[in-house]
Amino acid sequence: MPRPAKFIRTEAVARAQEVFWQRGYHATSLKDLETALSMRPGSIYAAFGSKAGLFDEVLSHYAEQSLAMLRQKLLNHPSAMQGLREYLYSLANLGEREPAERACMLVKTMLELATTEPQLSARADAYLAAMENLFCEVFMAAMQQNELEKDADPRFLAQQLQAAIFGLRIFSQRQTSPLRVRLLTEQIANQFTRVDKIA
Amino acid sequence: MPRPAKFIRTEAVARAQEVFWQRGYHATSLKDLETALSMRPGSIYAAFGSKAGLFDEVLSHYAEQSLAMLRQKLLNHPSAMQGLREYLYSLANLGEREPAERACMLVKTMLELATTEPQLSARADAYLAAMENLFCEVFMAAMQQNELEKDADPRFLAQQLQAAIFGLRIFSQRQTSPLRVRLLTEQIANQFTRVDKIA
DNA sequence: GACTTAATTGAGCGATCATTCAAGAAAGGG
DNA sequence: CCCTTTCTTGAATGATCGCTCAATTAAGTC
Repeated sequence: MPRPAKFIRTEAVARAQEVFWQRGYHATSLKDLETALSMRPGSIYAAFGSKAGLFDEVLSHYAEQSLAMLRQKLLNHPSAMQGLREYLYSLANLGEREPAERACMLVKTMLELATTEPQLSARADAYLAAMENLFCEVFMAAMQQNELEKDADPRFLAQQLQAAIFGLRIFSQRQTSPLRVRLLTEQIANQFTRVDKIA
Repeated sequence: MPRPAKFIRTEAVARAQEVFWQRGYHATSLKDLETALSMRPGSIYAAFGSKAGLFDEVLSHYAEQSLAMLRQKLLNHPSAMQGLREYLYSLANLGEREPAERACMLVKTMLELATTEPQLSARADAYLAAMENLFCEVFMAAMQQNELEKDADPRFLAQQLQAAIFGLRIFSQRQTSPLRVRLLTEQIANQFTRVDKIA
């Protein structure tokens, strides 16, 4: 067993994620990545193949992370609706995060690369579909728990919810006060988890 | 009075808008613009100063256009709420547009350039604020027309509505069927203009 | 039909882009 | 301590980036 790699892959991916999330795909140069990863071009290419390859791994890492966070808040809670509410509350202070990291990286990627890198855009889309499915599962669980009317449409609710979160996170990107973001979050939480929805 | 310009400014801006909207700012090269505008680099720089200058003019043109469309649908209608409803219905077939033009160019710009070109991003933000104001005016008009409760919060409603439209347009970017986009639009229209909101 | 004046041209600028690869460095096995 | 194997290095690649400017073209004036 000869010389092992000096860098830690997950750390490199995490640092690359920060740069790509902030600057986007096209505006991130390899020089930016060399600096952020403390790696020379040769090492980056040996490890990840190309800029697109690294981005792809970052995207997958970001999506896994997002899905895990979602799952933790949503499914580990005895009440599905309460879990959803807690997830939404975790978005309430978006207005205080770094501006460039308020919007979902999957959304930013889907938008930025729709024309120029359709494959990467489609991958982001696929991860968003996975998140929609998770929302759908939550609403189905809520129906079984009688927290939602029997005739509710979990798929449609999931899409409504996802669109609402898209909108919230885009709105949080605007230069408004964090309070406005908080109010908007509250309204969305009430809309999707209000108690009087129970049959 | 010597030689007049051969190109028509508004046409050039319209063509540049198409390219920038599709590809984004960073992925659009001057070569792309030369092709789209049928102009040589010298002419482009004489007319617009720089790539950023041209983009800025495109953004302003796009915003004026959006505001005009909004104003026409919203304010020219005797009933404010009915006008809003018609505006929302004009978004119902987003799912059938060119993928890259489903999302609002102001939103795409704000996201893509937040870090790398903060001035252009801030300009997009300012135009979005103008649109929010227009929504706010509509809700105030609706209150005066008794189409909305007296104690409604027009500013908050405007922000909710804008966020909902953000979300809808992002969702329409996903590879779902146009029908799903239509259903989502319908739901938003009902949420913001339902008759039983009348005091 | 010169003359004036501005618009257009396109070769070319230095900088930077993503990427490659031969050479050197480092760690484990013998 | 040498050998093997892999990782790391960084100079160099050709392409493309946004942009400039001297030369050319063309329209209106007299």
